[in-house]
Formats: sequence, structure tokens, C-alpha cells
Amino acid sequence: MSADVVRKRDAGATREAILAAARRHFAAAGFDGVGVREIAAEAGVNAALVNRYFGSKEALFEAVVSEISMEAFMGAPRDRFGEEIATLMATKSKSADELDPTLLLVRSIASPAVGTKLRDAMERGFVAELAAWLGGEDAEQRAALILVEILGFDLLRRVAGLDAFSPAKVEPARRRLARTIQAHVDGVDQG
Amino acid sequence: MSADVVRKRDAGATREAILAAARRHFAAAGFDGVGVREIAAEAGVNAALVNRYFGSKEALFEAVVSEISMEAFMGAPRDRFGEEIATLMATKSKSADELDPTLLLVRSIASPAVGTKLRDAMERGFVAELAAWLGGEDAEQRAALILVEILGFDLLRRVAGLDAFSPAKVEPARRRLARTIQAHVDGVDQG
DNA sequence: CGCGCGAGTCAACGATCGTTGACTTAGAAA
DNA sequence: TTTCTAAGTCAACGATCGTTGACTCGCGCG
Repeated sequence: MSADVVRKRDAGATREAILAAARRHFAAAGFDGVGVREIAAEAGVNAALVNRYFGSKEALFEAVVSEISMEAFMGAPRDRFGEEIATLMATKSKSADELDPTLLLVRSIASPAVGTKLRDAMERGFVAELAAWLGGEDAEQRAALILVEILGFDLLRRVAGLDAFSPAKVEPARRRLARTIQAHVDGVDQG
Repeated sequence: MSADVVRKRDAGATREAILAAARRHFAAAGFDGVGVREIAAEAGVNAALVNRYFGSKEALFEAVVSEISMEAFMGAPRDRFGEEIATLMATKSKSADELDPTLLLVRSIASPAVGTKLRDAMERGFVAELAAWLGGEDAEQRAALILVEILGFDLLRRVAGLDAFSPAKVEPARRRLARTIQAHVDGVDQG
């Protein structure tokens, strides 16, 4: 769990350890919910080193954000996109070790200090790419609506812990979520 | 904007002024994003009075949460539910004065201190009631999924400020959001 | 008119925050 | 082995946070 391994004086490895700890803590508690001392402690390092390597807490957050990518969502075939995304979202566990983009987004988007940076990362890294992949009418809005499904579901299931999405009850929700997302992929606009 | 009106020594009116200021600030910045001094200042009162009347900042937040209600969403007729909710969500402005339940939820649900209270209020005040109103198969999950649409959309449109949902671009999204919500109301589960 | 009670203010507490500059120390080069 | 550079530590800064106890003061009641 914590990095109590003795690490020889290696600037690169230490920098990476801080970054890894920051990923976890920012995703778990949000930008305002964690202090640099906690991050440094998990990296087995003094808090001052964080500022030494990254300049500031905000810059550290930017470094974390800059490497987020939604490519985990983009590999699915077009006709099974909704199904695969919904299954992924419904079964994702706490995911302690890995960088979790959706938790990072949901937990820090409200923070005034980094909210705009997150929005920019979202628009460039996800909406734009997904819209291009989708194509067709209202591609940008359809991509944004898929993001609504993903982030809204994660917000209620993993951040809020809504009972209706608990493991025992989530299956009907997963199935319906898959239909909804797929409808946005197909782009049918029945008006 | 600020309450610089001279208020005679009236405990009830002062209490209400604090509560009103708390509503706005909590909705605008989240539980962790605002200090009791700011709230008190807007109420035209010393910060110590907040704790005198409500016990603690957390208790003040509870007082705000206890009066939230989603009844604004529940008045729509069944066959036009999606349309009316989507229109409401797409046109809601910053709403400075009024209590805004969705902004309150989205901006504070990540806070460890009050997250569970918010989840409980959500489940009792919205999911349960909406599920009962919906009826039919998977009512609880369908209600929760409607909440996903509402909160996810508000998160991306008003909190993040996503460009795809700007006033000039929001109409196609509103139309598709209406279809999605209505599908959850109708409860059709095409599998 | 004066008295008391409660509304409201004030200053300060301890804790925690991000950040900084001076200091120590390990490890590679010579 | 000596030396020098960079990795890392340390203590402290100023600010802000929620909270508290003692204080002042205005209003209604007698």
C-alpha cells in the first residue's frame, strides 16, 4: 500500500512516486480534499519535495490531469459500444492503484482552482475525440451526452454510493444504461 | 445582492438570513468551498452567530439539505415528463437566489464530511418518491438513472461549463436528453 | 425610568494549509 | 580518499479554517 521501500536517491523515480501518490489521492478525495503532506507521506518523501519538483500543488494536479486519457472507453466496436461501456462502468471497483479519470473529474470539477483546467482536458481529450469518432448529426452533443452518462453514473454509484447501484442491484441499471449510451452512438433522433 | 439592510434584533429573521446565505454559498461553492465567515458576512452578521444558531458548519449544512426537495421535477405529466425536465435542465440559469438542489448535490457530494448525509437525502427525497411514482419493473434503478441524467447534465453544463451545452448549442442535447429520460419513464427494456 | 435577558460582537484558540529558504547528506566523479 | 553537486530534510512563515468563551449592547418588560 504505502511506499515504505527504501528508494535510493533517484530524482526520476521519486518524481514518479509523487505522481503516483497524487493520482490516487486526487482521485480519492479531490483536489481540495487532500494536502500535499499526505501525498508526500505516501510517496515516502518530505512535503517540500513536491513543490521542488512540480512548483506547486496546482502544477502537480496539472501534471496528473495531463496524462489522463479516455482511451479505455474508445476501443469498443461501434455496435457494442453501449454494452461494453456500461459493463465497464457497472463493475469498476474502487480501483485504488490505477489512475481513474472519471473519479478525478467528478471529485475536482467543482474546485475553482482547477475546474477550468479539468474542463479543458475533458473537451480536448474526450468530447472532441469521441465526437470525431461518432460522426453524423450533433456529434459534439452526442459525445457530451455520453459523458453525462459516464460521469453521472460514476458520481452516483461510486462517489455517492447510491443503493440502487449496489452490486446486488446494478444489473438492470447496467442493461438500461447500455441502451441509452448505444442510442447516443447510433445517433437516432426520433423527434 | 448582499444584505446590508439594517435588521432589528430579530432572532428568527437573522436565522433565516443565515440560512438563505448558506443556501446560495453552498450551492455555488460546495460545503468545503465556502467558509462560515463568508456566509455570515452575506447575512450581515458575525461568524460566531452561525455556530450559536446552528451548532456547527456541518449542522448548518444539514439544515440546508433538510429542506431540499425535488418536487419541481415531479409535477410534469407522465407522457411529457422527459420533455419538461430536459427543457428545465437546459434553460436553468445561474439561479443565484433560489435554492438549487442539483448544484448543491453535485458540488458537495464528494465532501467526506457531508457526503453520506447528501446521499441519504437523495435516496429518501428523490429516488424513493420517483420510483414509487414510476412503478413497474426496475422502478428504483430507473429512478436512479433519471437522477444520473439530471445530475450528470448539470455537472457538465453548469459546473464544468462544457461548451457543447452552451446556450447556442444546447438545443440538440436538450432534445436527445428528453428522449433518454422519457425512455426511463416509460420503462421499456428492449433487450 | 431602570433593569434583565438575549441578540450580537470581538478576540483569540489550535489546527491545518501551501509554500519557502536554509540546511544536511548521499553518491558519483576526480 | 577527497570533493562537489544535487537529492532530500527541516523548521518556520503567513494565511485561513471552524470554533469558543467572554464581552457589549439594544430592546421589551416591570
